[in-house]
Amino acid sequence: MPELPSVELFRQYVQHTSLQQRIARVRVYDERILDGVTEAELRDALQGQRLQETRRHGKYLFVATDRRWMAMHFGMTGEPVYFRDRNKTPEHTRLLISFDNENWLAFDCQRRLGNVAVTPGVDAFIQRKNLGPDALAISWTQFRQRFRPKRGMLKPALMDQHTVAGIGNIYADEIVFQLGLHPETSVDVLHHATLRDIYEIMGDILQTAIDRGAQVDALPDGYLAPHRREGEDCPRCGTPLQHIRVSGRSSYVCPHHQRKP
DNA sequence: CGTGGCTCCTGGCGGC
DNA sequence: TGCCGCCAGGAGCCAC
Repeated sequence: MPELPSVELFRQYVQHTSLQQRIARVRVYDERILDGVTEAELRDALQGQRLQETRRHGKYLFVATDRRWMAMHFGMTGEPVYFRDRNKTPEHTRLLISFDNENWLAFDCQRRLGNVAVTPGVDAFIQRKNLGPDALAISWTQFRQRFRPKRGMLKPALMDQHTVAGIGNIYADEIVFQLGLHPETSVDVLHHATLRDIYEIMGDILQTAIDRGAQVDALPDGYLAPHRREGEDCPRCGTPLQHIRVSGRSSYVCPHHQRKP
C-alpha cells in the first residue's frame, strides 16, 4: 500500500511517538519479514538503545539507535502502530518493540510483503539497494539526467525505484493523468519541457498528498486517485475512465485526454 | 535493455 | 452456503 506520502506520515508518527525512548525488548513474530538480518542481530542493534532519529527515503523508513539503523519497508499492507494497551496489539504484528515507558511499537503487515533490515547507515542502504534519489528531494538536474537515458513506458519508469524512489501505482497514475499523458507513452519521445512538467507535477502531487494526510479521498477536486474504481468518470471531463493493465499493474486512464501516442 | 510472467503473502469480493 | 478465481497502493527474479 504505502507510497512516499504514507511513509512520510509514518515517519512523522514514529518521530512523534517513539523518539528518545529506550527500547526494552524486540520480538520477531515472523522471521519471513527479516531482510538479510537475523533476529539476534536486530535485537543487538536495538535493545537497550534509544531511538535517536528518523529518516525516510522513497518508501523506506529508517530509525536510528546509537549503533545501527533499522530500515522498514511496508509492502502493500504494512504500517507502524504505537500503542499502550497490550490487548490492542495489531492483528498482523510481525515485529514488536517494547519501550521502557511501557508503550509498544508494532510493525503490522497483513500480507507480509513488507520487511525490516539493519544497516550501518542510510546512504549505505540506498547504495546496496541501488535506490534512486528520493522523489521529493531530487533536483530537476538529477531528474533529467536519470530519465533522459531511459527507454520504455512512462508509468513503469516513474515506478522504478532505481530511477526515482517513492512513487507507486497510485501516484504514477496521478502524475500521468494530470499531465494528460498516456501511461504507455515512451519515455524517450518526451520533450524536454514535458519532462520538466513531470518533474514539477510529481513534487506537487506528493506534497499535496502529504498535506492531506495521504488519504486518497481527501485529495483535491480534479485528482484521479479518489476515482480509481470500476465505473467511475474522469473528474475533469466526465468521460468514463478506462481500466487497463500497464506492465502488469492496474491503471486507470481518461480516454478523452490521455490519448495513446 | 525492456517487458511479461511468476513468485512471495493474505484476505475480500463477485460469480457460479 | 461453499468453493474458486481474481484482485489489491510492492518488488525481486528470470526468460525471451
